[in-house]
Amino acid sequence: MMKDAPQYLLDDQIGYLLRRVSQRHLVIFNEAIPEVTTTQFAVIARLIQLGPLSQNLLGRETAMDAATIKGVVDRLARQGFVATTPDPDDKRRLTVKLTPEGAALYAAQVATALEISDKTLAPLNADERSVLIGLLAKLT
Amino acid sequence: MMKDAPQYLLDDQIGYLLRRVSQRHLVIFNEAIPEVTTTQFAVIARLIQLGPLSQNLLGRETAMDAATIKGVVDRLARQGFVATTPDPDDKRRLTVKLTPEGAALYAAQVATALEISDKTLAPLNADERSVLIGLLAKLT
DNA sequence: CGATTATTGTTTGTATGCAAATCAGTTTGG
DNA sequence: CCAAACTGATTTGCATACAAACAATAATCG
Repeated sequence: MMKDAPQYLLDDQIGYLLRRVSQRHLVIFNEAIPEVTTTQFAVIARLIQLGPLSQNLLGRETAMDAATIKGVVDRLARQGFVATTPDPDDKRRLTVKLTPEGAALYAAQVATALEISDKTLAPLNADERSVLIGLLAKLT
Repeated sequence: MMKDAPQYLLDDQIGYLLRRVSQRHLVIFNEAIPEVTTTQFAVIARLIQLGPLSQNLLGRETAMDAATIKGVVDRLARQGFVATTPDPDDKRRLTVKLTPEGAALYAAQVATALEISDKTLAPLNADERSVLIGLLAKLT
């Protein structure tokens, strides 16, 4: 007996849904905070939270590989939001820290960042939002 | 009276969670189906579902803008999975269709694609999976 | 009909994101 | 101690992803 052809509905696949929801979130973010990107803001938020970090560690703390975090840090440095200094204790390391401008951007935009998350989740009620965040956290 | 500083926990933000879950999904996909990427497979799946489409329409049906779908179609064509032909009825249009090789790839890998979705959702039970898919669908 | 508008496809520029290779510097185990 | 293993940073190459500008064609409407 033949097996039935497996049902593959693109619109129900987790990967496709993740891509589409991410796209919508990026649009909302870019409209609200055009100065930096989502990944750049994530880096700034981590530096606020953890203080200066080596570039590689900063990448691990923001889920970016070494090549990606380098590009993000370079662009943030070019905009003046972070500065890098060589680590005297370990000559391989590059310490990344926020500049006053970077800290000011965070202070000015953190409330907006929360509104962005809120707007992204707008189609859901409070219970649904908690459930979604909890389920996504289990998948990381 | 001052407002409290707003709580911004990067790890609880929908955008950051979406990025991290997407990353994990991409790793699972690339290990299971190295021949094509997630977006390339989405294009193939849509062409199986809908038949030949103009390049722009194909982009809309797979949530890619005109510049992105062009690159994806070019790479799929280079690998021999799709072919493009000018539309005689509308000289602006480029019709994209699957080649036999593209259809064969889909047939050979569609079961694997379902296993990829399954593996991505592995930390969740059946009820949680349905809930997550339903909530994400509301956010697209 | 003909000017305006809209659509399709292309190109360029910028920004992730990962793999792989390389180099410099650090740590570790025999 | 010192060779081997590891870590940090960089570079290159490839693949999305979007914005903006453009050319060619099609559709619409006065």
